[in-house]
Amino acid sequence: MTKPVLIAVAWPYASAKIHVGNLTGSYLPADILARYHRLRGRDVLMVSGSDSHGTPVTVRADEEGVLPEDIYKRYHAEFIELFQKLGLTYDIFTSTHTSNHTDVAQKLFLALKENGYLYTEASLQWYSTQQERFLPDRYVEGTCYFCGTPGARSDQCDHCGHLLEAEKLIDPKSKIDGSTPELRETTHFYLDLEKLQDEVADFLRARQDYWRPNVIKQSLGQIETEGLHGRPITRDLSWGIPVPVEGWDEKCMYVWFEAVMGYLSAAVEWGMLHDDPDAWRHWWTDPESKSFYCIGKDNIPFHAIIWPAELIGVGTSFDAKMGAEDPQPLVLPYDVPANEFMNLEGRKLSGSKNWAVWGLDFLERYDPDPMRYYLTVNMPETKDSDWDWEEFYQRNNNELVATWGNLVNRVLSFAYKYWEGKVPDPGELRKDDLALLESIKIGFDTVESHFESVKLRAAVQECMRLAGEVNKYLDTTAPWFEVKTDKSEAAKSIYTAMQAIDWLKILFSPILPHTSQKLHNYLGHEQPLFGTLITKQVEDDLSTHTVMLYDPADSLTAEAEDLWTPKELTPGKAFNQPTPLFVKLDATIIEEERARLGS
RNA sequence: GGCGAAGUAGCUCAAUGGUAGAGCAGUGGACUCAUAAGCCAUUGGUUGGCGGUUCAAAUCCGCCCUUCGCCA
Repeated sequence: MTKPVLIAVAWPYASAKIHVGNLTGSYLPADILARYHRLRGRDVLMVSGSDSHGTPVTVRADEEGVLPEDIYKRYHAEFIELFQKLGLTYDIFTSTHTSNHTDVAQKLFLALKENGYLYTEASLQWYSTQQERFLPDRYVEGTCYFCGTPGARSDQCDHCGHLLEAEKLIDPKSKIDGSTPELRETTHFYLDLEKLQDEVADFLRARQDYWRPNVIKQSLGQIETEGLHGRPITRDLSWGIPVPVEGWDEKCMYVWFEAVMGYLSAAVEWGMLHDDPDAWRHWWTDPESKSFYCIGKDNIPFHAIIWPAELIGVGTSFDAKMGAEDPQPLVLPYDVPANEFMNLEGRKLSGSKNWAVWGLDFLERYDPDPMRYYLTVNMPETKDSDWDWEEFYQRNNNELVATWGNLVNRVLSFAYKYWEGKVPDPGELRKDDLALLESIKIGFDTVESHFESVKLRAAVQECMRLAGEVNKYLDTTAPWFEVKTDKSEAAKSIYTAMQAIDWLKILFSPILPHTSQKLHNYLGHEQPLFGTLITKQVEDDLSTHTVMLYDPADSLTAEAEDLWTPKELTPGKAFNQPTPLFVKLDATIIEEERARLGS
């Protein structure tokens, strides 16, 4: 049995399109990690789905006069289209609006309740007498009691940035019909974080040596300086997971409390869809299982404090409710490599102002790998980064095209021309040949350590540096000169370069899977590196939902073999005439793309 | 307001107390297999500011400025 690796990816809110900031923040790094671990022959399960509940979805539904379910399904379908085109290998991308997720979330809720980590408390909330319902904070606007600006939401004033106490808002009005709401008392469940705080702190201390500073300081640091306080986990809403307690059927679980449970429920659903209902335990109860949570920095407290607290509080009770004879506790996060944010042309991304590069729109005009490359080399791992169209253009042309793509093209086309489409037989390799191959072999170890510690930017830079080494090597040996004087010498140079390229293909493949596959085919390998993404309609008691699944099919990574190893290229092996891996861009795209922004 | 992260060459980033480096851009050169790509050489820095600790500070400490996130 190989090692289980769970890649848990942030759940996109099904109420807005996905832009490059979302992609580089969590979805892309997750896929790169997943593909790397697949190459290592590990049992990878990459899970996520659409966060279909919560007020952003209902707000949009109310605006458009449609059902929340319609909103979620529209965006859910778009997400899947984007992920297929960009090649994000989710083993399952599902939704929180399923019977399965409802069941898992309710079991977790009840487990926490039975274990004594939930309590109830009354508070005041805005109530609409017109609509006979409580209004979420985002539904109420009024005048800010700090700066006097009208149009402030009841939880926050966008003008002065203060968070507001709802009951102090001046002249509150419902956003739905303009009526004046009144304050009414309501009772909610709270997660007792004070009771869980010591165990959460122990969990964090065990990981503080390798977690990113922002993540550990914001979680462990907060516990040590301020401590944790109970947080409400239910709301007066009808769109969500019903609270599984008698007399509470009017209320739902708070979306931040429930959505993180999707990492578990999606694994359960994956097992059911693969006729192996116990499969989830491989990733969730095996102490050897390593779980990586790929999220943006806005989500750090939920993943580094609250979700671990939920998992600790649940103990063995969830596994027991799932029918285990010898129930086990659930596996806590191994790493939470949260990314910072990406800006655009020096300004904050803003969907409503169209200050964004949208994923699907980008792929109308460009290939997926240039986007994956630019977002990786510019990934906001330690601080906010910036998408700049000129830099995208430069890096595409100078690095992807000139350094890597051109290397492949110059070597393969030369080899094809002089050795009739067969890998040349080098005989005994020279000192320089062996030295180059040795440096790429070392590259396997270096890039491995970067991937293992989730330093993706360092990984891609090292790959590109190694491609540069091969270019230097070619300039030294000059096979175009050797071939005129002694073809057997040229055969050594070209074989060595082809061997290096075949290895670099593997190193690049988690980041540039489409072009690595293309190169893989050029080099005459039949079996694909990775599997494919398929969709499936699933019907349950709640409704019908689309899931996207990763199908390893007959790919190399389907076999539990470690492919992260320099495998010998067979002399005499047939290969194909290459075409350029990457498209060289014209400088006019810079201004064209900038002109699209902000309208 | 509290907490956290970040601020280093024109741009993107390295450098965890020991001579501030790399890539790109710029400049000069030789080559031609290749998408005029690749290779060699080279210009460029008061490490956001002020103060402190130290034989030695980008790095440790204090205060301040700017940007982003979380929380009240």
